[in-house]
Amino acid sequence: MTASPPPPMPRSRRSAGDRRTQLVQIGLELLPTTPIQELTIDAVAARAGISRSLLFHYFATKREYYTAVTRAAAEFMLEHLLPPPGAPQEDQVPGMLDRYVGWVEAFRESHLAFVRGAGGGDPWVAEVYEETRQRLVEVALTALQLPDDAPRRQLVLAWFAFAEDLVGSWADEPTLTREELLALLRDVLDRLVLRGR
Amino acid sequence: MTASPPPPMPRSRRSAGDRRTQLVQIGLELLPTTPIQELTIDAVAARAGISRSLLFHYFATKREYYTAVTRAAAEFMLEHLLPPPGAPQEDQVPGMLDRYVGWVEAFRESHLAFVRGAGGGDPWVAEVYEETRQRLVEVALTALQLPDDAPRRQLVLAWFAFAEDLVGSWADEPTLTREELLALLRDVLDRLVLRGR
DNA sequence: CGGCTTGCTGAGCAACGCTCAACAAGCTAC
DNA sequence: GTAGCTTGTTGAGCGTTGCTCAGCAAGCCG
Repeated sequence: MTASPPPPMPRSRRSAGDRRTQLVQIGLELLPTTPIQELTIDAVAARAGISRSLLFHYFATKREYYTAVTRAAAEFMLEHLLPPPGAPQEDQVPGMLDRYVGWVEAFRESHLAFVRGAGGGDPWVAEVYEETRQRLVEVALTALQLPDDAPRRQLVLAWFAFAEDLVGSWADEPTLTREELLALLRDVLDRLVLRGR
Repeated sequence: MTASPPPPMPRSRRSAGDRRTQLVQIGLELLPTTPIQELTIDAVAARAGISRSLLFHYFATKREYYTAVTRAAAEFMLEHLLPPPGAPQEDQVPGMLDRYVGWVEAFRESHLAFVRGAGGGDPWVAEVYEETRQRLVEVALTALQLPDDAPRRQLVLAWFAFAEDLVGSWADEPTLTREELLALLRDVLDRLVLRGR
């Protein structure tokens, strides 16, 4: 069953950095198919062609490993979403929204795995997820030139939950055109955020 | 550590139904403190004063056990939220919303555990959660006397995500009065749902 | 008392997270 | 070239946990 997929591997020696990134990379590859918590150390090690022990050399605990993987996934997504340096103010939020929808369309399963995994019991993973959301809110509020106070932050965070859910189900069953979806999301955000004005 | 809390128990013999409900009950009690997936069979069995094996007699697998617990939690919440038989049409949605906020205020941790656990990797638990949301949407749409078509359903579901998130963070840090919160939620729902009219 | 159903247990297996002592690949120094 | 150091790497093994199975025993009937 769990036979030897990498048998001809002459078992080379790698630098510490290389191994770490290789292991995280493997985690990212496995993430779409496996709920991150159920990722077994054995499977990852086997796929990397190394012993279980070595993985524990790099990541003291299983949790430490998959939070590293989660963090890498989050970083990857953020890089994709954040507006490019020269983008004009008023295009930043629409741009991010557009790229977000594109992201979900492209990486549907992986993204779901990330979002789902976020809620999934483990506080460390949830924390990474929360950090990501917070950073996105900050960017959005500055782009909209709005003060970053607690009430507005709550609203925008909740709107994120709204957008995440809607885009997710829309990707499954597109009841709107892509443009209608984007317009709807923007509209709801505007109304929410301009409320106290 | 995991010593014997029920030592004077003369280990009585119970009916099948009794045991089942007792075990589910224990699960419900442990749910607020422990992410449901991490609930160990040993702990539950110990708390019930029975052997591991017996638990597997009633629930063939661990998953089967905690989905039963999750389902019980969902049922409990639904009973609390659904409008009483005689409620007038136009009060039903506001009433449910009001009770929902009350629910979160009262059972903050348990509820979070339920919602979080829902996303948490396990498809079976997610399914129970999804069923619950679907039922609530049905009730809401009939109460609002609106047709139950796919687009509207998606919108209301997404609005749920919005409400869940907002009420959750509001309970942590009430930046609005309770009435303002309720009004906001109702207003957003109305605008969303009347969109296509 | 014998026999039946059925709630219940203990021993034990396999998988998995994790530890630890030791090996060996690749480098530098003499 | 070989001695010696660093450090990437491993195998054996322990404790926990999900799960199985053969069999015990509590209550009931004839």
